[in-house]
Amino acid sequence: MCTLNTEDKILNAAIVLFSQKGFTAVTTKEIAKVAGVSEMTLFRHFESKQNLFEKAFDKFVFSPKFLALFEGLEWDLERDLNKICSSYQDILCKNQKIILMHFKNEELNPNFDAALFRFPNEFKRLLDYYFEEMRNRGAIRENPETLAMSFLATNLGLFITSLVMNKLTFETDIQTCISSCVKIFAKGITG
Amino acid sequence: MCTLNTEDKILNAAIVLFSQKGFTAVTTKEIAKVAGVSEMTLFRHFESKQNLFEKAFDKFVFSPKFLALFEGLEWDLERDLNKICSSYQDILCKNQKIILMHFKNEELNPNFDAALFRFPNEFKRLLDYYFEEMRNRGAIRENPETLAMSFLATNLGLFITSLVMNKLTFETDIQTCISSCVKIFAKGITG
DNA sequence: CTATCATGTTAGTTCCTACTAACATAAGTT
DNA sequence: AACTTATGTTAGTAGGAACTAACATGATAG
Repeated sequence: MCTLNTEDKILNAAIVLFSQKGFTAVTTKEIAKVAGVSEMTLFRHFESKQNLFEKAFDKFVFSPKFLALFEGLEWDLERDLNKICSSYQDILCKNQKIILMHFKNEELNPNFDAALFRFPNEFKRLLDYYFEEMRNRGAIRENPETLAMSFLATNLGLFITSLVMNKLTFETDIQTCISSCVKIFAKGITG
Repeated sequence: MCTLNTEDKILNAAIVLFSQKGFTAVTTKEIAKVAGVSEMTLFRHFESKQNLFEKAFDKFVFSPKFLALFEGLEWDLERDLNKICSSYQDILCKNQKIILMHFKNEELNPNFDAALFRFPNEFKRLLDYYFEEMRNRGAIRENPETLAMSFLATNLGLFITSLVMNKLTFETDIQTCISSCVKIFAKGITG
């Protein structure tokens, strides 16, 4: 049933555990156990815990094509923002583990910061462009950069909310929340 | 210059380090050094690292009076939401360290979950009430609970944004972003 | 002055963790 | 059959971290 090769099994186990507990709190023995291999095999393949961490990071770090998010737009605020937001949520969600892993190991690997913060930065710049264009078209009047940042913040909020959803006693599901937020946002900036 | 008593010095150092690195990654020696005391003194006062962690949590956990946020409302959407949002941001900001500390030690202390998740839950319930009342007054039409959740998500997003602000290459400051978000939200749900 | 108290210092114990060496095994290849 | 390759097992080392015991010191209170 499990046809993964050894390295993948280890990398998968590593990313799961690192994202749950952070680098220091996870032991190589634990990773090996979850991966279903012996600890020795882990070291044979990855030499050190640090190296395993980096390999796991490299393997799972996302390289989304942000530009693709901004193709096929209809220049209808709510529709466009809905599409953009859903795609961004999807990217964040797919990379949940690596984001959490990074967050729990902050000062451990400052060199990874750049890799991860490239994305909100890039996303923001494309949003800038979108809102700028929308203002040129007369759909909105506010400062495009402020709008871009507000929309980014909203997106991060939705992501965090979906992460902690199970800890909260809410009835509304996240999808409803996402469309609600986008709808409100689109309506709120129109005119 | 530093008139803090020993226990406070240690607790302060502990919360800072735990929030930066998480429980496991911090050593008692490190805490003692930052506190400016000997490691022995730390153990004399707190007996164990675990106990120190719990004492730090207890000392710094916030007990905001959420009801106070909802007093003196003017039943003007933008004004009220601005006030509510600012206060909530303030609470989150003041308790940044303990939130981060908790986040980085997730499965280490599930018993603390309840303590921390009480707040978004409570905040959400009061928002429910506010939007319900606003609907009764005819100011809004949407489902109050969905609105409450959307507004909570927006608030969390603003908080996260302010946390990672220094890692992002944005020009807009967080205050502008907050008022922009609230303004958009208020306008977006009116009618 | 003396007793007390909080703190520092030093040395040490115990345990855990990253990591290694050496040998065993089992499957596949030639 | 002999060899290779990937893995497991067992035992072990080295270092670090939590935590302790015993003694030293310096300030304060009576």
